Amino acid sequence: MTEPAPPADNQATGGVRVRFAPSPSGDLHVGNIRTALYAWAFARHTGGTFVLRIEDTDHTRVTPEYIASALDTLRWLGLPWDEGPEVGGPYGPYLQSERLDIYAGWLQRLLADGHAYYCYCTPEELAARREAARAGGGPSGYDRHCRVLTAEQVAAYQAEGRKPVVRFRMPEGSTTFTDLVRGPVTFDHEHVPDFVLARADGSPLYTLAVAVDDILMKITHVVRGEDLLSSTPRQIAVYRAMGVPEDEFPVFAHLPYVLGKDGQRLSKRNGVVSVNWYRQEGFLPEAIDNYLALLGWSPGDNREEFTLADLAAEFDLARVNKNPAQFDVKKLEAINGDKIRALDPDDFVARIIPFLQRAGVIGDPVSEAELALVTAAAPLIQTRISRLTEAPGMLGFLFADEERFEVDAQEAERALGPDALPVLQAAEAAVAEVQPWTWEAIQAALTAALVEPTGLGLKPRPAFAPVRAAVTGRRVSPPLYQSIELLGRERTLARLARAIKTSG
RNA sequence: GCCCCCAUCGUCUAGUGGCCUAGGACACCGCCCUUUCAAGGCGGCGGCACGGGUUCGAAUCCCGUUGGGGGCACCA
Repeated sequence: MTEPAPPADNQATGGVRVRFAPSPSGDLHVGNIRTALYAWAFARHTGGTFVLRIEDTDHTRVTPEYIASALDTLRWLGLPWDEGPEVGGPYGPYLQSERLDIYAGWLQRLLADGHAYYCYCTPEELAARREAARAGGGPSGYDRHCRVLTAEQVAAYQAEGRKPVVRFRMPEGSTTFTDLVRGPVTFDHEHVPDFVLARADGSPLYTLAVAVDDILMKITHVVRGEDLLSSTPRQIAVYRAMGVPEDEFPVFAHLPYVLGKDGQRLSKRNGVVSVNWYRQEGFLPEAIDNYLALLGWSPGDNREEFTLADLAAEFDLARVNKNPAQFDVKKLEAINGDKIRALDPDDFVARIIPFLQRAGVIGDPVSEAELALVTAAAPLIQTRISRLTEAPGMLGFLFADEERFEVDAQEAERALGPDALPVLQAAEAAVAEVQPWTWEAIQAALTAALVEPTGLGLKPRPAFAPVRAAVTGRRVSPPLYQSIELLGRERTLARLARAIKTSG
């Protein structure tokens, strides 16, 4: 006989709403991104909504450039948001700096209801008393000095010109909540201080804004870093003070830390934190997504290859590991190599072009001839590189004109000494004659001239090392015969002739 | 100092009381393939932090110890 009410919004229909709420005070780092990835995957998996909110209440640290960079990074990684900056949504605005009037309203209400109060203590006084409390062995949070002030005391502080902050009046008792990755967690309020909600200038702090926004934006799941675990009872206390029914509280999932190489928190010293750095260094977004997905989560079997679509299908917060994980660039690189090899040939070409341009190997825009050569040469290196930044080094010799072409000095010494002279001369003769100009024919001609007993009768290694050095300028190169085919007879002969001159 | 969280190979992990002689991946080592380097194939090295319980039986449950991490801001 129950008449279902028309759904008012997602939450009323039981829809999941997960938010990623970075405070971009720099480039997004790998820890942030993993949080974003898990939040995104959880939203997709549950058919919910992925909300992006920018926590920029501290305008001294969060700049517009960093915000723009964060949005760009998220999109590059393939993690688009359903609601948030630039795309809008029913609960905007999604930049906290544009929601100041909302926080001011709630601040007044909390003050009026007695859930918050003005505190006139100066930072110096606070620090001194905190020291004393800590030395005495007690909790070192705020000592509630201003909880109860007489009108005279207030007048006296104001006469001194003190500007008060607003503190939350933390109730007695304790808070227990069930964390989706950790299970039940309890905090005694004795260890939850009367935290500051707003600065002396009236601007809101995270503690206020995060609670207000998660409620107003009807967030059902808060996925965030472990560093915020102990601030959870504060958020819950604010929900209660706001008069929010318990069943409308979001549930929390605190992700363990991503640590650096030395097991310490990731920092510039023990690893590279910025995702943009990995982007510059030739890592594929799909590799970063795949690697980060595995850093703290697994599907429960031995599979390690994941696309974002796989993740959306299978990701489950309950399977997230509780213990912190060390970031391992080596494994990222291995996955990156796998992803590079898995690319369609055309896609691979498209991905290496910007790196070739940046290195000056090809022009910007790319000429038709360059594009044709890149397209022909790309398959030769697709299994040979694990970062896109390696492409210029591998292919550069094909594009260098004969004046600019140089043989690596070390390699010249190693492979182009006097011993190389007969080899190079034999190779030159073979290349000059070979017909047709295909790599198979080139292989046959060079083998006949250098390796077979009718030729120089060398072992393959000593036979081809000087030729490779002369033609590609390097010790490590794409396959030699194909390289020669792509280079063309004329340029190959020019390089051999040049090597003959210098090795004499 | 007080509070909270965590603990399987070097690293990421599987494991939810018997399927564990602890499985996979990266890294490392060896072999095969081979014109270099990769890729690929095969093999190897290597771990339940420690001590007590509970149980017929513990990597798995409980307690303690040790170790690591976090919080105790007018940062988030």
